[in-house]
Amino acid sequence: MSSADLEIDPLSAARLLLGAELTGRGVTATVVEVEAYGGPADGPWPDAAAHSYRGPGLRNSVMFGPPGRLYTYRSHGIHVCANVVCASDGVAAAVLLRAAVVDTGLDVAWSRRGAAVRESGLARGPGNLCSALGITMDDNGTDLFDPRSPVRLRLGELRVGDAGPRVGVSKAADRPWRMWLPGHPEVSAYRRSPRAPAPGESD
DNA sequence: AACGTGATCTTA
DNA sequence: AAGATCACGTTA
Repeated sequence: MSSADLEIDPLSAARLLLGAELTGRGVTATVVEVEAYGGPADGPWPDAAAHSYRGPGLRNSVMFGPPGRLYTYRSHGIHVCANVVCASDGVAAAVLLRAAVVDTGLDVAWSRRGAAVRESGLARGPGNLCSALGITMDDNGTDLFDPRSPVRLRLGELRVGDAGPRVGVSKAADRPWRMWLPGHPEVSAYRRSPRAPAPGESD
């Protein structure tokens, strides 16, 4: 398994990432919740909710690059969130990592997240996931399959999880591009964006 | 339902 | 230059 296995569409990549093992600075975790994101209107997967929708810019350029890289962005001024870039070089698509089960390095994860959080909450939510694994904006663009990289990914079997709408997006709010492995308390509850149009009125 | 928080983007 | 937006998380 290598970055070539991610040269696929974002929905397939999302399924491939369910159950994958993510390692970040002393913590390894199993990915249990992801969201697929596409690209501009004239690309293969038009997606108004994607950062890449309006073409490459300073923030999102990694999304347009080769697969197997990490795309990080800062959200709401506070949190760092992480995506795995998929599709061919030059085509924008990525999968947001929303939740994971911490397998090893629990003490490290707890020291980063604070002793008060429950074990199932260590990497619950995209911001918390990055916090638990020590992922920062400096990791933007890093090669997840380079053994020297501080953040690495090991792909497993293709898993088909449950699917539903993405959390918190105001565009394409009904599109069922969030996927998760059922039965894990790490998976976030669904929250529709208050700015999204009523269900059924969005593409 | 509200809000803290700041980078990024759109609009002018 | 100004204003809106936001792939969040916590508290209520």
